[in-house]
Amino acid sequence: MEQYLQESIRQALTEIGLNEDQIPDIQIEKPRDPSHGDAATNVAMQLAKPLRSNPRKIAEQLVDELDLDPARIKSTEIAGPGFINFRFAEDYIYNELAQIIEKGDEFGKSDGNAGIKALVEFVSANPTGPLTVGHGRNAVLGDTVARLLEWTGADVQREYYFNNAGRQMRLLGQSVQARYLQELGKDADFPEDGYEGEYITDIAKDLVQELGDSLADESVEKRFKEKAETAIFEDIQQTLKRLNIEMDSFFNEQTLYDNGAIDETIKTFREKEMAYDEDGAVWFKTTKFGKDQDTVLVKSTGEPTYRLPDIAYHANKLDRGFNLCLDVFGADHIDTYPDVVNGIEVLGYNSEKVEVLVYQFVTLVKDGKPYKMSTRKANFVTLDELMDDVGEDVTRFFFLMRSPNTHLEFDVARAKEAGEKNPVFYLQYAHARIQSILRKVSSMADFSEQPDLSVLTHTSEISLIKKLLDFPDAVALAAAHREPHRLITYLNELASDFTSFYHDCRIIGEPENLMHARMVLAQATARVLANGLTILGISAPDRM
RNA sequence: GCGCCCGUAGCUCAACUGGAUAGAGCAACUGCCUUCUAAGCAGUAGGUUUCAGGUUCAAGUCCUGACGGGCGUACCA
Repeated sequence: MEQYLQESIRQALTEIGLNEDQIPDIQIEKPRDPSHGDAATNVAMQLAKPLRSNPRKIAEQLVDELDLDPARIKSTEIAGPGFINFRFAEDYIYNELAQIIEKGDEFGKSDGNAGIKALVEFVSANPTGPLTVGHGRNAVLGDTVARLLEWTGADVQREYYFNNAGRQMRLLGQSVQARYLQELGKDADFPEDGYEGEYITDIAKDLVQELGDSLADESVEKRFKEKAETAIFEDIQQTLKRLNIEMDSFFNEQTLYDNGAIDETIKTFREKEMAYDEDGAVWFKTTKFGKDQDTVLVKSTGEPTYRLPDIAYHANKLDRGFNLCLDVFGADHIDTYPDVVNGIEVLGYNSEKVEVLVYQFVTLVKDGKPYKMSTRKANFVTLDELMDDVGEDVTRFFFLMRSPNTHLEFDVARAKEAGEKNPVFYLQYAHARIQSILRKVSSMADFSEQPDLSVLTHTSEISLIKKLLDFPDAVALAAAHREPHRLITYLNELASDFTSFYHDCRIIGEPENLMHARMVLAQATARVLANGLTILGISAPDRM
């Protein structure tokens, strides 16, 4: 429809005598106020200045020349400062409604991102502890954006990047070792800055159970580290599964050392004179890109900082043929992004394919006060604990309902008591209600014939149908912005429109033709709710 | 100090690429269950969109500055 209007307007403008260069990008928008019609354009106002004319006058000329199919557009009017408002023809609306049933679980899909081969990298937490509420936003956001991309035609791979080497992991191994020795009743110093969580003790206990004291003389923490990594990764995978997230691949940073990518990167940097040695370290000339300081790539100890593998990793992604590499980052990692972009440019890649989705921090509120979480200090709330309390659906919904760009305030107490009042239930309830009606109505008559939808004339019915037809646009918009909360806003409006219909119009007990038409409308609504919830990774129950 | 993000109703937040009268939920108040699920509906009240300028047909949205908050600014990840 949007495309149809754009083309028609373009043609009309040509008739008026404008040439290609003078015609602006024709914007079609849905007016906020329904009395302004179903679609509107501001093109006349945009043209007012270059044509040195009154926008309303331009609009009049344009409308005169406009040749629209009455089967699609019922009326065209000029309003306000020069908006042109269009109203859809009823036949068009009924036809589109029938299409929803026909398309079923495909309805809402579009192809705006067709041809895009996307790698969405998210979670990417190192295996030092269970996933916490802080990781939850990353995980759910990444997975849902991946789903949105899929619904708009992209080919998507979900990847988890991790590093099982380095200081953090060494510390983890030492922590387990200390707990292990303590379990055996031996004297062992717990490392300074070690991981204090109870899960460390659990892992140590497992080791005692399995191997007794055979590791007591083990001088290196390697065994302990490996055991911890395996156990923690199992736990993380389990949590992700519960969250309805399935990774396609796990990428170990170590790969980049083993295949020579790290050395290759440094070599190229040196050749391009973007890296130099000083104080025993290797530096990246980030000042060339406007940063205050150059950045260390390899420490004087010979150990690379995380930026070097980050750059090599992104080059690796692009080598694998992805034309969209979407990274989901918390706000604290935002500074690494420019280095990665600049780094891969140095390596000769097109950095436009790399995109970062930054989300603001989750502020955990406990007892009315902000609560600082730290994996190391073990004062965190795990995702599993959260899901135990409020359920998987609520957990996903909670992380998605706000714009990634704003701080998410997470009041633990409130989330726990969220129960019945939680907004996710509003959507699920609407779906369950419809299913209940459909169960009852299905046996009441023979609905095998095509219904006459034109009996749906009540304002509640018309608004609901129009809202249903917006679904593909809502999905596409959320995908384009990488903002799932836009879809939630839409689904809330849809559920609200359905409930109005539910209260204004009965289905059971009406004459058969009307009952049939309304049944189809209810079916279509359930379909769209279910499809929307599927994108969010949330269940659409038939009963509540 | 410098960089990024944010500031909208009592609270938590929406508002498309700058569009027409800034919207929801929670909390408050008033009604509504002998009819398809009241986890619901209808209504009332609540706003100088932090402040001051600027850009233009049009600014919550863009620009400049101030104030307030978050994050970063490591040879930590």
